[in-house]
Amino acid sequence: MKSPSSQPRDRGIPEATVARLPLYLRALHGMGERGITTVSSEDLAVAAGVNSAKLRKDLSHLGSYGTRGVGYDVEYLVYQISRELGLTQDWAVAIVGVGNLGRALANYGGFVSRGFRVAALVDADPEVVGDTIAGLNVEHIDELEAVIKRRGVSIVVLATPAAAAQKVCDRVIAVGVTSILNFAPVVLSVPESVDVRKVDLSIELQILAFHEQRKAGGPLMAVDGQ
Amino acid sequence: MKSPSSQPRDRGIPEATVARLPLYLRALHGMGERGITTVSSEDLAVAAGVNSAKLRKDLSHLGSYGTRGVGYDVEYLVYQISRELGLTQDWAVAIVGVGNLGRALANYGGFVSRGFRVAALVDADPEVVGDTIAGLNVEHIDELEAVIKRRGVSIVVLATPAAAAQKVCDRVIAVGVTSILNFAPVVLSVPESVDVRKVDLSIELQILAFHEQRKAGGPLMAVDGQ
DNA sequence: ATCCCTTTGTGAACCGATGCACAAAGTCGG
DNA sequence: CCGACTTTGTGCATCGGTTCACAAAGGGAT
Ligand SMILES: NC(=O)c1ccc[n+]([C@@H]2O[C@H](COP(=O)([O-])OP(=O)(O)OC[C@H]3O[C@@H](n4cnc5c(N)ncnc54)[C@H](O)[C@@H]3O)[C@@H](O)[C@H]2O)c1
Ligand SMILES: NC(=O)c1ccc[n+]([C@@H]2O[C@H](COP(=O)([O-])OP(=O)(O)OC[C@H]3O[C@@H](n4cnc5c(N)ncnc54)[C@H](O)[C@@H]3O)[C@@H](O)[C@H]2O)c1
Repeated sequence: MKSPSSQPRDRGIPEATVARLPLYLRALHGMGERGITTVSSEDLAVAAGVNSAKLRKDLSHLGSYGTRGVGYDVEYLVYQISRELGLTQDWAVAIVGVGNLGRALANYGGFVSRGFRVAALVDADPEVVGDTIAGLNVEHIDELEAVIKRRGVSIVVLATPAAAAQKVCDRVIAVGVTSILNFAPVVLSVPESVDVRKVDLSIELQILAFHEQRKAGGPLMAVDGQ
Repeated sequence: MKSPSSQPRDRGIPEATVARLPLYLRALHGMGERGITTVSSEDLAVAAGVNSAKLRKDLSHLGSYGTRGVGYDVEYLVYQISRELGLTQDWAVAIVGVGNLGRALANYGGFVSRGFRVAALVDADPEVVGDTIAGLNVEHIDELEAVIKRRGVSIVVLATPAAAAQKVCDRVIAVGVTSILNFAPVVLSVPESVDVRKVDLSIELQILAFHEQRKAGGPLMAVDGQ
């Protein structure tokens, strides 16, 4: 049953909007630090690099938090967006695969700043297991399930080689994890109920190369006949 | 007779398609290595994690390279996609900011595997400048313009702190770079003609948190009135 | 050569997202 | 208290992208 009248805000926020909320949040934090207390949709849109109509429509999905003729209260909007994104609680993140990338992630401060806490590091290599990285002990992959339960991990970051990713993925899902951030260049197969987001550097570069080639070749490029 | 005019393929490939081509390419490489010579849209779609109608429409933008009743020739399709993406030439990439992340990227093998070559590392920290990382000498940021020209860099990866990103960005654009991959959590301001792609880990986590919260709270969650 | 079977390539309906443009809502100065 | 001004919130047209569904193309068997 829907309860259209009783809820102040729409429960179905478009995916595209969700993806932009963190952007607004970042811009708002910057403004808050610079002492700005109120901001118009136009100014915030510029700071976030989007169109102001889009920004207003995005915010309207959360509720009606602006004041016409004035704009939005920075602090209040930060709170509303944070709450909507679930950043008022903190999330325990496990990083599986503590190689080049996993280490960089573990040492990254920007994580913690927004309600995310690296709660566990897990690796298969006996050389690495037992090391302390970013103040955390690296645990053995055999302990994966135990560690996830013990630390209350709800988001898993996969930074293992591609070949190991699916297996690790299956295991964490089996113990109830439903949110995965995957850096390995493989298509993970997961149940409908699990969210996977992927970051693939190589794909980003290939997209850049495509456009770069267009620019370089441009209208004058001799397109080889075959 | 395939190409009656000299332009066999459509020059306007949808952005969404471009973003998926690398995915197909990866799946095709895997198949090639496993000795598969021919693949149907259905099988390739499964391997790439997309819908087969979408895959066929995507490929149709490059030309008509399939055989009805049979499928696509793996090797030939790899070649066509590679060419379309501009991967038949190799691209010199510079990494600016050789900290946690920059180092991980520099040491990453997956770069080279697809026509990308890390041609330069640049940093501002005197501690780091002069070090050899992944076989490359780290150069000083003062040399940025000279290095980019000398090495023929056409793609720049930004892995500096957020505060330094815009300045570096302006400088590389000034010497003709038009493709940038940005890891710093800032909105870069660039001319129309420059392509910027961003990778923001923190945003990915926030999106996961949003959905995680929904799942956890689910239909039973007591939505607090405020 | 003909028929049957498989699979492509694509027209058309559909869907979500974008951006314009403006009425409604609120502020602020007088 | 009023009227001018600012800025929000949204209806609506539009657009790019997805999906369905099928005619046309080609291969292989007989
Ligand atoms: N480094 C980068 O810049 C980069 C960029 C894009 C993608 N990636 C991808 O990220 C992943 C990690 O890259 P990397 O450069 O850190 O590689 P890496 O080899 O340095 O690290 C991989 C780590 O995973 C561990 N591991 C292997 N099998 C495991 C298992 N079954 N369970 C747990 N841990 C296991 C290894 O011991 C190692 O420590 C790879 O899939 C890579 O393709 C890396
Ligand atoms: N490490 C991660 O996992 C991670 C994840 C997401 C985003 N990021 C972002 O990536 C960027 C780099 O992160 P990091 O963890 O490697 O930081 P880091 O501090 O380890 O490295 C930054 C490097 O940039 C160099 N630098 C500073 N100013 C410079 C300048 N003007 N020109 C050239 N080099 C300069 C520093 O000397 C340092 O070596 C940051 O913006 C960070 O927010 C990092």
